[in-house]
Amino acid sequence: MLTDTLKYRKSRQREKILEILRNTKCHPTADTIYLEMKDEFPDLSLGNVYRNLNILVETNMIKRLDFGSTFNRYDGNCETHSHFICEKCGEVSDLEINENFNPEDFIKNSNGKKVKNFTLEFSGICENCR
Amino acid sequence: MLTDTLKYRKSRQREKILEILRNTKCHPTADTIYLEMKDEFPDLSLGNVYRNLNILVETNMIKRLDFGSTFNRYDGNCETHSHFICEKCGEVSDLEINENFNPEDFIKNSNGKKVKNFTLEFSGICENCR
DNA sequence: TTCTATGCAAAAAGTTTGCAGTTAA
DNA sequence: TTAACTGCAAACTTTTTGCATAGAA
Repeated sequence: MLTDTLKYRKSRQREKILEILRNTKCHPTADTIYLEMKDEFPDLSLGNVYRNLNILVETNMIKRLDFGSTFNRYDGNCETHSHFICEKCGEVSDLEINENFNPEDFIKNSNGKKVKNFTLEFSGICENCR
Repeated sequence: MLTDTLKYRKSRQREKILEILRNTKCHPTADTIYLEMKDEFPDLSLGNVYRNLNILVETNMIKRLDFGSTFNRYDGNCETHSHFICEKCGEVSDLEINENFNPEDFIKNSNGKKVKNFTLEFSGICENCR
């Protein structure tokens, strides 16, 4: 857990952020997380949410996603999975893909690049917007 | 070409942006494009580069890419291909994938979502940083 | 002539950072 | 006791926008 890392101490705020991200399937923005925490932490600052999100990304507890140009979203599920973004409402959801799927098999020529990770993202119209 | 669209008139600046994006394999940021155009258009403003990039994205002449959290990059190649981002130097390059590759085949359950597009991105260490 | 394109500058939106006080270990 | 964590506010970066003028059709 967080306490495994030497550099960082425990913080109630950071644990709450992780809990929120672990317990939701949608992929909230920093601001959404901030608003969700305000009840429990009335003095919380948005800057601190960003600071902790960066620490969680750095320690591989969460992933930063990049959808569209507007703002970042965060994901508490670090296992390989894909995302689907609705072109109408902008909602981001998970999409399960087969475990045996390895996109590296489809690379024509890696030209000496060492591939370590991949992300696969889909877009279209979600079930609510059809 | 651009003149096909009804709404927009021809603009030397916009054509230059398109030319730059068509003639490079790296995926420049708005600011990089702006700097590259400064010689030919000394009065050019960065705001106008952004305006034209948005028009080009809207008319499907180029694609907006989203790597990392810092800023957007643009791509003049609208055919299906993948990108590779180096975790060390941050450079973004193209990666060819097989034509018959269709990631939709690997979706477990689309839950009523209508998938229209996908993007596949790889990361790792590039040939120069190994 | 009409309406889009432009440069400029200001504003907006998202994110980071410096500081002084607080808190975990 | 030490160094990380915090709120606050200011700063920073990227992108958008309002306005008056220039330019394409």
